[in-house]
Amino acid sequence: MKSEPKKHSSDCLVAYGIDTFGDRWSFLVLRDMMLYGKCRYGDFLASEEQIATNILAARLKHLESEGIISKARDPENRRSYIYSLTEKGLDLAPVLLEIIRWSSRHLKTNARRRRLLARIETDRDGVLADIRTRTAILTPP
Amino acid sequence: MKSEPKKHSSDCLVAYGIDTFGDRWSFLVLRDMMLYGKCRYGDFLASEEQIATNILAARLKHLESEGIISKARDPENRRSYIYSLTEKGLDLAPVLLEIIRWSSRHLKTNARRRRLLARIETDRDGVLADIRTRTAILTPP
DNA sequence: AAATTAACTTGCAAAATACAAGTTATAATG
DNA sequence: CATTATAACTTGTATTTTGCAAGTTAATTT
Repeated sequence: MKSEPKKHSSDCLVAYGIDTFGDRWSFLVLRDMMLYGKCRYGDFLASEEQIATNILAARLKHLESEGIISKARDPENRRSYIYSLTEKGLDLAPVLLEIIRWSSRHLKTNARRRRLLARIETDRDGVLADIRTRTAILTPP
Repeated sequence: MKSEPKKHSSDCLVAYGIDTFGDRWSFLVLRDMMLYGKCRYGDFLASEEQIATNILAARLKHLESEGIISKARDPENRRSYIYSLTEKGLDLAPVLLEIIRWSSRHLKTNARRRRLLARIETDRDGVLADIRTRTAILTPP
């Protein structure tokens, strides 16, 4: 079920991005898809940030209406759906990586974070390729 | 007046970024500073997205408490203040540029947008340098 | 001295979010 | 094959956040 894309508040490229993918919960869903390879409603619900089910449903609908994700029946389980990133959604990977680089530099480090940052710095193209092929880059926490 | 940084909701680098600078209004203020060289309360209020004055005050306080911007009296006009990006805030420039690149690819183009994108693609380091030296990259719309 | 400007604060209505419970369609189990 | 369980939601309502209008304070300008 794909609703109308919302009208945007200004003519600015930055505002367009923010209106499209930039709210907290939308972006955490995208993180789940890109970093952890998640693709199911229940997987998103299970993330540590504890999104409410009605909000998750609304965000998935919004992202779909903006053409960032798409929804398809799971051929192996007809009560499940598989969400995946469209080209437009995959193109957001560089934004995600820059956010991770920024946070890495400004948040106290730990081994897991150091490994992720090291991989982004030394093998950025490999990371981007993994996102495109839906290969999980991290195991969920 | 610098309040306490808020506690963050999860251990994730992406969530840290989003909690720190990722809400709609905060990021638009950062855009105003980085792209247009704005530095005054009244300039932020005048942006085309029409932020409410109480929300702007709250966001500036938040960004300051997170160490992304700093506030100083204007030596030339004692009823005014000058907000500026800290190192931590300047480090967000790559995130901004990736958002602009993404939007450029997915929003119908116009001359102004083409020029901005072209500059980012051919002179990224120059753009980043301009942001660090508080040189406006665009004139406000 | 009076009017104006810059940067806010306050009060309240409207909208968005969070929480709990309920619904529907499929699939697995005894 | 009837019952229970699972996956993906929807609905109702309390709480929180946002948006709008008006007011305050301190420093200029006229």
